[in-house]
Amino acid sequence: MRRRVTITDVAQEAGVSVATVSKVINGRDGIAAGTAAHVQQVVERLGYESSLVARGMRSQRTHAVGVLVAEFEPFSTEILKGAGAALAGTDYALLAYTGGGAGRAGWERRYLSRLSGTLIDGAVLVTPTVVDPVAGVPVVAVDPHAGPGATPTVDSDNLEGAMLGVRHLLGLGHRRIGFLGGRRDLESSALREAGYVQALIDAGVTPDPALLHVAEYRRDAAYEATAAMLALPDPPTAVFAANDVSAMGILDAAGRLGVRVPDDLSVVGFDDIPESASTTPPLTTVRQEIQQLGAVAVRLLLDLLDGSGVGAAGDAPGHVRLPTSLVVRGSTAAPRRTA
Amino acid sequence: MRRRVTITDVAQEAGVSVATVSKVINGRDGIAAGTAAHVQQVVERLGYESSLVARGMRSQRTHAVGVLVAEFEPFSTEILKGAGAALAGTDYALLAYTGGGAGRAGWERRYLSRLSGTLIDGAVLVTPTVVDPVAGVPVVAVDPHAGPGATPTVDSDNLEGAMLGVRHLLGLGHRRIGFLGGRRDLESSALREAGYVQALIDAGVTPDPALLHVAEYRRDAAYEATAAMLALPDPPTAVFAANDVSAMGILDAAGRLGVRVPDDLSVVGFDDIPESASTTPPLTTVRQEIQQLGAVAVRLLLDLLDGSGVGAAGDAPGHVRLPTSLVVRGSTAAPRRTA
DNA sequence: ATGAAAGCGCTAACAC
DNA sequence: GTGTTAGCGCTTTCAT
Repeated sequence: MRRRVTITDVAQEAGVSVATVSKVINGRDGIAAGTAAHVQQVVERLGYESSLVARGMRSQRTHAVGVLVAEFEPFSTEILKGAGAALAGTDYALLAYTGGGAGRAGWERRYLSRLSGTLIDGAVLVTPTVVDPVAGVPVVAVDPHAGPGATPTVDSDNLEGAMLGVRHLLGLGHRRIGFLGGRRDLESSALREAGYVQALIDAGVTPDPALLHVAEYRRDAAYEATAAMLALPDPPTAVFAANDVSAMGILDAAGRLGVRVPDDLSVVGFDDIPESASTTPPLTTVRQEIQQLGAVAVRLLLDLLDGSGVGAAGDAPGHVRLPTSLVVRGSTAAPRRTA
Repeated sequence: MRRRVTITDVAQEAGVSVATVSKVINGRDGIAAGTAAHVQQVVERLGYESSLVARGMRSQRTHAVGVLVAEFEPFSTEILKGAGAALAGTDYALLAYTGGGAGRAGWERRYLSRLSGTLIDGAVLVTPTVVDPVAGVPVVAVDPHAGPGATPTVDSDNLEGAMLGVRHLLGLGHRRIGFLGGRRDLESSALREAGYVQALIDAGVTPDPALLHVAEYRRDAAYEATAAMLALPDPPTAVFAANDVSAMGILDAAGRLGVRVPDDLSVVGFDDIPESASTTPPLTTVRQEIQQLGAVAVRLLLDLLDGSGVGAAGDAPGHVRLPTSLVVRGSTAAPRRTA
């Protein structure tokens, strides 16, 4: 395993100074055509490519943007696909990063501090818990923390989406509808809960606090919460989950408890991650355009980086909200007559 | 947008030298308890986190591993999920990287040169076209280029998998079965083709060169190839695609041409990416444990990095092959009597 | 116990 | 047209 070849190796091999090699690589002028050609040739032969790190350290631009995530799960990887697509054709590289302790709050600030300035020119933060502007580089947040912020933001119409999902259940005839909330710190979760409550009230149904649980967007937590709800004297005939992953937890619990979906229990999720089509039964869900979310976030970021950031499509701090839609699959049906 | 806070800022604020701050951060001893506490406090207050880049430049270890991909598509993002899961619990960070010109061959060497040594301690290369050992850091390849190599490798049993898929079609009664090959440079593609041919021969069917196309694992290329095959005087009643993405291209073409799947044409894919369950009709496919591929690759890499690399589970250059399985969904059926 | 200084690979001023 | 020098943020001897 040979050592990485450095600019010094190239310089020595070519019999010129390091500076000259640097100039050739970066296409600076003031180099004799012959020298340039020769150096170029040595570069090829040695397979040299300049270190992103050393380069970023010296110049201020690295020409790389980061997507910072707490974890690589279905939502963040969809974002990645969209971000990648939006970056294709530009000469920016894409760096997705997740460090160890994403459990602790404030991961996004620590990650940003580790990478910004020297590695990436800007970042997309996926479901950050904190969005403070002390970034050092331009930042765009996807599905961010609740509360105001100077940071440009991209999200879906969570309120309307939730209402779509719950109205679907109401339309099927359900009246006892449970809700599995997401991460308390995220605005999306709060809005989905608000949409759930609103849709019920609009339909003349009084929300029952006993049917409202928090599952943190996690499958195992959803499993537990579902078990608790189903043990109620008057259990729900349907549950609306704040995301697909927790909806899968509901399916797990129902399967274990011998509760048939959708016969005994209807389930609606949120997100429409690719995995949702292959659950048993396939999940009815509220679709977010997740890849679009990622693509838009990258475009906003690119605006911030290159185009002055002014006068582009929209002058405001940049806040884009994408529409949602209902995808009906096999996990919902009319409730059985309780007789 | 404030500047990133550096170690110098902390040192100044705390009234000590940079060296002292560095020692405190890295838990080196030889620091008065009081000083350490004070510095620690300033670190917290300023939200300082040392730059991955500067740190990696000086010390040789960065405690980050890279997953280098040509593009963020369904296969590579599944690898990422598996890699992330395998890394959870360790104190390694995960860096997924894709630069611009992945079109040109040799992207993996260039990416490696950009990142190795200073940013990542080791790398997982996803479907690399070239695997030469001139890396500078330990490398593990997933689904690599054909040919021998000193590099440890992880892949699926592509030969057996292909035979599984084709035998399924044969069992349904198909005899004219087309094949859409993948990237010529990948071993997986060659083996899937070999499995296709072998299964046909085993069943006494002579492979027809007119039914053998290359689609590069790409959806648009698959579309074209399918159109060509279906225009044949004696078109196939079934097509086996070397991956799911090209199988989707077949579905596209069939839809456009008014050919019904599976009534007029059966389709089998390879991979079982999450997206395959939600095509119309849902795709019958040969499942690879893609996340496992990623997880195993990371474990191999970690062995190389930490545990001497000797005596671990298997001393050989490290070559792991995972089993495949058939997932039957809606895109396959018995051929209609041509009568 | 603490600080000064060198150096990781590279680029940008500035000299020659 | 090319080389010398300084310095990006950090860790690590080596003095003090």
